[in-house]
Amino acid sequence: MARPREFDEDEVLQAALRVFWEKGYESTSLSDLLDAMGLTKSSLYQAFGSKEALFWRVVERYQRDFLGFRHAALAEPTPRRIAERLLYGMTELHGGEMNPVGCLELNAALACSAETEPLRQELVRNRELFRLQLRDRFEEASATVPLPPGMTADDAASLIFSLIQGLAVLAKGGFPREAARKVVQAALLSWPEA
Amino acid sequence: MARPREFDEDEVLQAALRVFWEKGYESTSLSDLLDAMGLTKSSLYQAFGSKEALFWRVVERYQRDFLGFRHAALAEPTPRRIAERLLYGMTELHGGEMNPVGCLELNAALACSAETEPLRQELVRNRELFRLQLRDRFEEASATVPLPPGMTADDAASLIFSLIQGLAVLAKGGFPREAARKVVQAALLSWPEA
DNA sequence: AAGTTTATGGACCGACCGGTCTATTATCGT
DNA sequence: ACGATAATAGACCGGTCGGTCCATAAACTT
Repeated sequence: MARPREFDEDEVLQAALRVFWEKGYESTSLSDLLDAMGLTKSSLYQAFGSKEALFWRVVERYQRDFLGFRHAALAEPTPRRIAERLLYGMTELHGGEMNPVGCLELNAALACSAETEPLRQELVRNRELFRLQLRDRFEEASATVPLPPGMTADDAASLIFSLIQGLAVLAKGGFPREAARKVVQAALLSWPEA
Repeated sequence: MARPREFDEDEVLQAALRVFWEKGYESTSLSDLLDAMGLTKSSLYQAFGSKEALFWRVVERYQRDFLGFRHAALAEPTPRRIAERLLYGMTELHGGEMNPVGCLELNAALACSAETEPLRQELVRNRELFRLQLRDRFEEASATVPLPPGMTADDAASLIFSLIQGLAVLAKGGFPREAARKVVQAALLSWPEA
């Protein structure tokens, strides 16, 4: 052991998270990060290795700190309540006064340059994984209260998923939270209540 | 009049459109455009003024050539048919074998760097304008066949709108067209038929 | 054919990109 | 007190960005 860090890893990661959330991956430059984190280039590279490695650390945190509610949502007993909790959770996430607008993963996943392709694909893969989880839960939960008539679990999962992404896009465009809530409510009108 | 253009403006615009569609605004570099359009920098700047000016010309074309179906959709007589035609039109647009995936305007509107803010806001404004048109048409058309019970025209417009954006995001991630069609079908299950 | 006007090729610009490298500084164990 | 070790500051790298400029080339008018 020798000279200790002059910064708190948690703090600087949180700062980096905000920047990536606001600006996406590509549009966030090293100096953006350096300013926000209060580090020099050397320290950043010493501690995190590269911009991309830092980004994945940030994604990890994002999922833990901001997407955690998804697990709670999946644990709900009926399809409607699962969907409700997911969608309302998203509206809270997007419009939060303390948070940047939109969704960090979406922001990054839609940036489309050649060199970030692998990164994009990884994020898409994550998303698809969650969609499959959702489908399976709908399948199970539809034993208690059915899905809207005519809708398979797969359809339902894709639909909810599509709405989640759509709401993130609208949020990024300044769509007010209250309006987003009404969208959720409208979307679930035909979903049987417990 | 003097020396005439050596290129066809329509052709090069179409080439530029494809590039912007694939890569978004920011991620498209001058040399990407130059390669695709077969022009030199001088010709491009002489003819179009700047990258941003060129982009707006491209957006214009995009709306004319690829978003034209929206007007036909709005002319449908019932809410359900309006929504159907809009949503199915989008799935065709996104998955078209000849077209890049996703939506040109969405790709550009989600890029989030400081210097392209004004551009983003303009695209968001366009989107909101269309949402309002849709709302008004739902209002009118609900006199013939009602909206799903409990849904206002504004709710319905926002919901459809949200789905449109969501489908574009999924398409960009490689979501298959057939699956997208099923999402549309599921979304409209509770919408009264003519 | 001369002169005017426009389009083209390509060198050039400063700014910024992500990333590396070296020299220095600070703190540990001994 | 004195290495050993790790973190810092900051110069430096080649490459790319969007954009400008000037000299040349080509087609119009007269």
